[in-house]
Amino acid sequence: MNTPSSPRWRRRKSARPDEIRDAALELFVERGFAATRMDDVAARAGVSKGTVYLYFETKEALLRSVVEDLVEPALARAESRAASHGGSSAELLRELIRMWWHTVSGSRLSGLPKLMVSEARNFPELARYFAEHVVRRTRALFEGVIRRGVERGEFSPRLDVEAGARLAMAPLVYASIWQHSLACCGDEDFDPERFVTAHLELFIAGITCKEAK
Amino acid sequence: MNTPSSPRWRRRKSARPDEIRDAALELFVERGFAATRMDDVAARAGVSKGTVYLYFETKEALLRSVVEDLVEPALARAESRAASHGGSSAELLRELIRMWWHTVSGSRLSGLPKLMVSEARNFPELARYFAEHVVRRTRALFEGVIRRGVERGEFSPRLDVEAGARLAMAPLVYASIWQHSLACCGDEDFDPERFVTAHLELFIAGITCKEAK
Amino acid sequence: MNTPSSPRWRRRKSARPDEIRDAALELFVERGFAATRMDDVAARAGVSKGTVYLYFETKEALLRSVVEDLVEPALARAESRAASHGGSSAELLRELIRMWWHTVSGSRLSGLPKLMVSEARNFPELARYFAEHVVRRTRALFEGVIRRGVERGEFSPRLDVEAGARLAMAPLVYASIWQHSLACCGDEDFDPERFVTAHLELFIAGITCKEAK
Amino acid sequence: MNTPSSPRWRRRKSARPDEIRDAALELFVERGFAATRMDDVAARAGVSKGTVYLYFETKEALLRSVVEDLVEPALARAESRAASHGGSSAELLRELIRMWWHTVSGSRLSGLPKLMVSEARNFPELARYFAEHVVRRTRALFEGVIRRGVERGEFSPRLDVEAGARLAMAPLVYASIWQHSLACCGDEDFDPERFVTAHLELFIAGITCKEAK
DNA sequence: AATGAATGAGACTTCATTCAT
DNA sequence: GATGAATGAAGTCTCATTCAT
Repeated sequence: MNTPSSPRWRRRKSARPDEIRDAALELFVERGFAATRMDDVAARAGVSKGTVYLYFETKEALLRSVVEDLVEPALARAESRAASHGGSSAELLRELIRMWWHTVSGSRLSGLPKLMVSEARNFPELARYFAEHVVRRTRALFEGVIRRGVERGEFSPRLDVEAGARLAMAPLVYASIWQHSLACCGDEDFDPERFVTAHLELFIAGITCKEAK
Repeated sequence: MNTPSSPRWRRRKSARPDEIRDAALELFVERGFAATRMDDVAARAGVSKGTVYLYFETKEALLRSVVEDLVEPALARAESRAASHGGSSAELLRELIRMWWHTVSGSRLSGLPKLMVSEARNFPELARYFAEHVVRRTRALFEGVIRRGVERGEFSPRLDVEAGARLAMAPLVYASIWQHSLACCGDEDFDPERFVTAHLELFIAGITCKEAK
Repeated sequence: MNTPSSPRWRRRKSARPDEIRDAALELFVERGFAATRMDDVAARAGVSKGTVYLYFETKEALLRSVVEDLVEPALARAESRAASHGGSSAELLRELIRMWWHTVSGSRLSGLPKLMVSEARNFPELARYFAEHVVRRTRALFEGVIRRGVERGEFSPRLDVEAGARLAMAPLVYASIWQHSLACCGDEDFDPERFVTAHLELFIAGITCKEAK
Repeated sequence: MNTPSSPRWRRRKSARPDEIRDAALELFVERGFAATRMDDVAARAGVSKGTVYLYFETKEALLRSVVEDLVEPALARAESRAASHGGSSAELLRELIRMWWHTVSGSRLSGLPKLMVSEARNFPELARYFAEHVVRRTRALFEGVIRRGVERGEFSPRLDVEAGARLAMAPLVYASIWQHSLACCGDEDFDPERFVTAHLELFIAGITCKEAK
């Protein structure tokens, strides 16, 4: 009876939690946690109010699941791809920035930075998780490349590696956040592609430039 | 203003709205608009719940007042100070970045970017106001300096002026936001002074560097 | 009944309702009707939630069935046993009290008094059923013995027969109720055997005592 | 302004919690805790839903307050009155039983035994409180009188003091419970006065009777 | 001007009941 | 017969807002 050949039913069943997570992510990013009603999450996921509670014990548990379960696989993929690159340090850095941007910008994850920034103080445990599992790990990737560049003499020897890694990412994070907030209401001129490209060039110019000061 | 003929209670009376605004700003930044209760605002301002409604019609009106009434005077001051500077374009830019940071970082305003990013989608009118009165005007200051530098041949002629202005500000905005979110919970290593200083040097190196690419 | 021609699954099938009733009785007695969830009944009966509804139309119907279907056979048995006793009225009364206690105390029925007391006001129809089919019939047994004792001069002639019957039973009912409530939480010293025995002796002493007042 | 001479307002304000407690007690006794809705409590107390939560943090806290705050003063009064009696032990016991009955039967407290019996298993902490502060203390009063009677030779020397005290109270407790349950629905013949009087006579006859067995 | 008790709409959550498999 | 995912009415509790004092 319950053969794997009855796919519609089976797939729907196991897909439910994902559909709910996706709906919740969209709404949490758009409105914030407190301003999102569980009814809206249910409606956007196409289920009834009660169904959400079949899969997630509380609204807060739903938030945790949204953050933790979406982030891990994406990050693991990114790290493995990052490890497989060769070339000059500048080239590598360029790749890393482009990869970050293309991985995050169009995907469901693009709203996570805004969400975490908005809710960090209200959910410190979750913020800690995010800081350690996402922020730190991502920064480690950038620090690795920058340190290599400094050690090989490709980048300025006076470069502060940690601050440099943060600075490489800051405009990317800023762009993600901006796209989900003011770029929707008021700053529609913001062109993230152009912004990220300019950052890429300017940042690499800055860290490779030998003449400066 | 503070003539001896205005007794203490009269001064207190007119100070009430400001005290409430300050309390509201702190809480809105920390918890977000929806998660902040009017009771908490009143308690932090040291007044009773009803008093808040003497000065602000609704919770949303309080938010609007927080944003609009705090921003205008600070920005006007900044613009006049910016206009009075001389020196090379790099020097001017350095000044501008430092000024932004020192004006914003320690003041009550430092939380505004986080607040606006979090609430923009829920209050599009307010976001539009903020984008036009704060973001655009501030960026105009940076664009002015950068355009001058390009025109005078001090900065790379291939520099995208608008993107450049955004990039000059992005790490500053990022630092403000970070300080009120993840730097409190999980990313305590973040050192904004060091970060902003590194940005200053790297950014100016990038835009003045003639050899790049 | 248990002919070899009734295969195991057939017996199980007809046993289901009883298993559910037993589970429901336990939980209704322990937690009360409103605080008991159908899920818990199903879980304790070892069936799925839906199965309960195969046999009982609603939660209230399950309650009715628990009370009505458990009580009738037990009571019929008791009446027939009571009728077959001989001896002095005191002896008979002693027997009746002991029988009541031993029939009720260890059995599934021991919780019924607590259940009915708790739910009588919420289910007046059921309470009426219980009062007429259980309380009144049981009391009639006691009244019969006591009236016989008074008529034969074995008991005090001034004895109020109806009140006497109620008083013979009151400590028994009290003990049943207590065992399922406060004797579980707070009054663990309560020793029902000792209590019932003391009642037996004292009550018979009271009604047979000629010297009193 | 807030002189004690504006009594209506002041009295109402401080009377609110008591009015709510009384309403809650009535409903909890009648329907049980789980089947009582906070809206109903509010309606019966003549206030709005939210007002109940001004004075009681949760529904459970309201239950605790109902039990703990109503019981203590009544019990203290009873103990002091009990201490001031003289006369023979039988007379004293008679007084105690009558006092218990008249204190409890007509008052707001008369439903407490039913409430506690019904909810003990769901609120073990509360049950423990009730068992220790009410049941044990009340029984101690009875044990004192009975022990005195045995020691003075007024009561049968073979009397089990603890069981005797419980037996003195059991019909009283039973009558309280019955009045709030089956005496309302099905056993309307129950006449508590007659029942308690019969108990009084029979119990004293039993314990003073020298001839028995 | 200031208070804080009171309100009630609305949010989160539970659970009796249904029904496709 | 049996299951358990799904539903949505209904309950608990919160909080923006009002208003008598």
